[in-house]
Amino acid sequence: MKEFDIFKEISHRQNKKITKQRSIIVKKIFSLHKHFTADELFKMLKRENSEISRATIYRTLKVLVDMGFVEEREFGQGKKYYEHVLGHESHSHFVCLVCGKIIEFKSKVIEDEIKKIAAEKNFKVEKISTIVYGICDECQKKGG
Amino acid sequence: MKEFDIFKEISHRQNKKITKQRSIIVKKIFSLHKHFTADELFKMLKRENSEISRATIYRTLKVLVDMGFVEEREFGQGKKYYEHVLGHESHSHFVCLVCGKIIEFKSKVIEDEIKKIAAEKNFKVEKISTIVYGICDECQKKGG
DNA sequence: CTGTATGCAAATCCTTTGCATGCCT
DNA sequence: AGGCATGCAAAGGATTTGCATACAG
Repeated sequence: MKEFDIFKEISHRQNKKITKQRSIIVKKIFSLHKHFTADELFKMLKRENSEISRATIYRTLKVLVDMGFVEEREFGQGKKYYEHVLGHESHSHFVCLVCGKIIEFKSKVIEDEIKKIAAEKNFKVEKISTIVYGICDECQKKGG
Repeated sequence: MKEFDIFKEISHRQNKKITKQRSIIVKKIFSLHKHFTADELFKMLKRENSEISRATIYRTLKVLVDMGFVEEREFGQGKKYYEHVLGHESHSHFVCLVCGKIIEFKSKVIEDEIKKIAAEKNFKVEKISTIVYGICDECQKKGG
């Protein structure tokens, strides 16, 4: 598993230990292709009989964000969502206010425009977060 | 005060009451031209000898968001920021990761691009939030 | 009057932390 | 062995809520 090797590599370089819990968490995260919260991850692992304490989940998530494996986002509900980054291009999100669905999209036009404006202000861009709130196709049809 | 009249107007239409506390909060909010949290608002009012309970601050802020007077945003610190909307054009934000400064900018290019993509997916846009995290000019210079 | 709004304190949700113990390297 | 990692439970911050009381319309 290539992704896990990268994780080991970086762990060594930052002398972080590769524990049983971290391995389980990292593998799980790389297998997920949607956003999740710390608590959702906790429950998923519990269901699979890998109960890892919430404290460890939170601490590991933080470590993984620092390592650059995982990105943290907020969609306005007062909790943090995570998603793994390896092999994922940077992208933006539509968030449906009715059903909560999150739809990804990407746009070079937006990225370039932001970089242009940032350059004018001499702001060094680290991360761009574009979230569009609204109502998805399905919910519009359902909702009448 | 024109803004306050609009507030009264809408309050009546939605049969919400115009209490002493709400009046103080609304006037304060319209006088602010930066983002603030519920707790910051609570403390500002307290300093001005208008101590209003946190519960009321939170409840009123929610009412004002529903009324469309105030927008709620999260910048990734697990708390909500508010800003009044009247007379403010929709805009995006640069957030400095070092000093926490928030710089506003606006771009029709971004707005149009998002509307275009949303239309393709038949997503009904309610609100766009573009946040660019990075390091501001000043902090780059200070930071060496 | 009648229904909202307020204040208080308690409760909730999400996340972090102190501390003793466990386990990679 | 030595230090980072874990688990637990308690603490923390932000926000919400139940309930009795106060007040606007």
